[in-house]
Amino acid sequence: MDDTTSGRRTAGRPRDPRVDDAVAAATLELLAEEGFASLTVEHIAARAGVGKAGVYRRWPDKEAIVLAALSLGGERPAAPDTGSLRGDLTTYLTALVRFRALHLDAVAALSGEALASERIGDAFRERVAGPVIEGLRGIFARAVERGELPPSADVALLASLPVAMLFTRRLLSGGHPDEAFVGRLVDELLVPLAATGGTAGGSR
Amino acid sequence: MDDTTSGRRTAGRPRDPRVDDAVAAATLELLAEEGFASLTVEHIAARAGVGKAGVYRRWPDKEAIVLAALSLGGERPAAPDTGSLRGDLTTYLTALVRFRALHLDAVAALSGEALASERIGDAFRERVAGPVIEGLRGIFARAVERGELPPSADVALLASLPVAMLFTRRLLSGGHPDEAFVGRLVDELLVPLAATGGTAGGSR
DNA sequence: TAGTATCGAAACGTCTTCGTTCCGATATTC
DNA sequence: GAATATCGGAACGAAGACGTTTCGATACTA
Repeated sequence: MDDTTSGRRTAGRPRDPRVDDAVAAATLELLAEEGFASLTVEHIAARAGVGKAGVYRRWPDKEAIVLAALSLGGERPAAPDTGSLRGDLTTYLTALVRFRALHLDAVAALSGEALASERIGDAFRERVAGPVIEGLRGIFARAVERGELPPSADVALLASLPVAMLFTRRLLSGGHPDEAFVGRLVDELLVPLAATGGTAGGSR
Repeated sequence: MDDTTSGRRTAGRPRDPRVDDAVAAATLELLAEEGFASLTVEHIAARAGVGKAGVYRRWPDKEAIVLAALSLGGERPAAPDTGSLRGDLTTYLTALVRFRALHLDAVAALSGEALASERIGDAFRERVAGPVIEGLRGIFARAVERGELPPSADVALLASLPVAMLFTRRLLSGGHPDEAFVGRLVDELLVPLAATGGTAGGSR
């Protein structure tokens, strides 16, 4: 029944892999457009151009569909190494808002459910926010090595800052988390923070 | 029927004002506990110890209930004036996480719906996030007057920073937006930012 | 060719939620 | 006291979503 183990294929028509992608994409789109509360399996199937049976053949319920969709496009942009903190941040965050715009909106719509459902919350942290924050931690860690940031800097807090600002951009101001906003983040918050010794003081 | 105009009261049993408060409180509690997707009018009425008819007598649908609940405890802590930026920020944000913990959780659970529903989004910005950001803008504006912050500082961006970090605290790390976190925000991000000339550079 | 598992589409029963309506009791105006 | 509007509680019908099942057609293995 399950063909994921790359062993011998069983008899019968093989599953169309485009169905998985279409369902995941439709789920992200509908999340971004309507929110989680209005998300129904029928809507997902219709948007994906897929029969409902095809959906339930793969996932047992709506939560599983959403969890799978969170893993779509799971590869985050690789953390670049441009030689400067400002360059790294600009490159990384610009790629994020440019190529993950739909993903950003969808997971922002999911944030409420991530607080209510432990499984969605864990998946959110591990598969969505976690990799992005890890990439940022790497960027700040390299800045420490270069001497652009003191070793006492609270890298964890610094790495969560841009993610928090991007996630709440629409919510707080109604504006888009676009490249112009990334520019403000980098040039008016993150780089100045580093310039002053950042989260230094050596207190922690 | 409606007694809000303080004119002559009509005949019949007057509305119990405790019902309004109980429903609003129950709505916030359930939002924080279960999220918007699981929020039902029956649950709200049961938690409030109120008949469903009493709820529908006041509000036409669930959205109206939520909008009303957002206005509960609408008075944000007043922006203090302790004489220093650090003191102002610590006092204001500590009061926020101490006395508005339930409110913080509830509105975080609503954030997804605020993106999907224009009315909830507007109410969120105008009645919840807006007043807090306004308070913070005042604090930063006074810091500019004192010379603690250059006039070129991007006060709008600075004011949204703590709100974004508090809203996403649970979501990103699973931790609480508590007083210890406020301390980190103030001492490792906001005060250092001001110390370096903050969002200066005079570029904007 | 026979058998099997998928495909999209549609129909199905069940359950939940919505919003309304009734009930007896209570509080207030006239 | 009569009339009225609220109270909490319960029941109701309508609507929608869930998850299953069936259908004919298709694609693959044996």
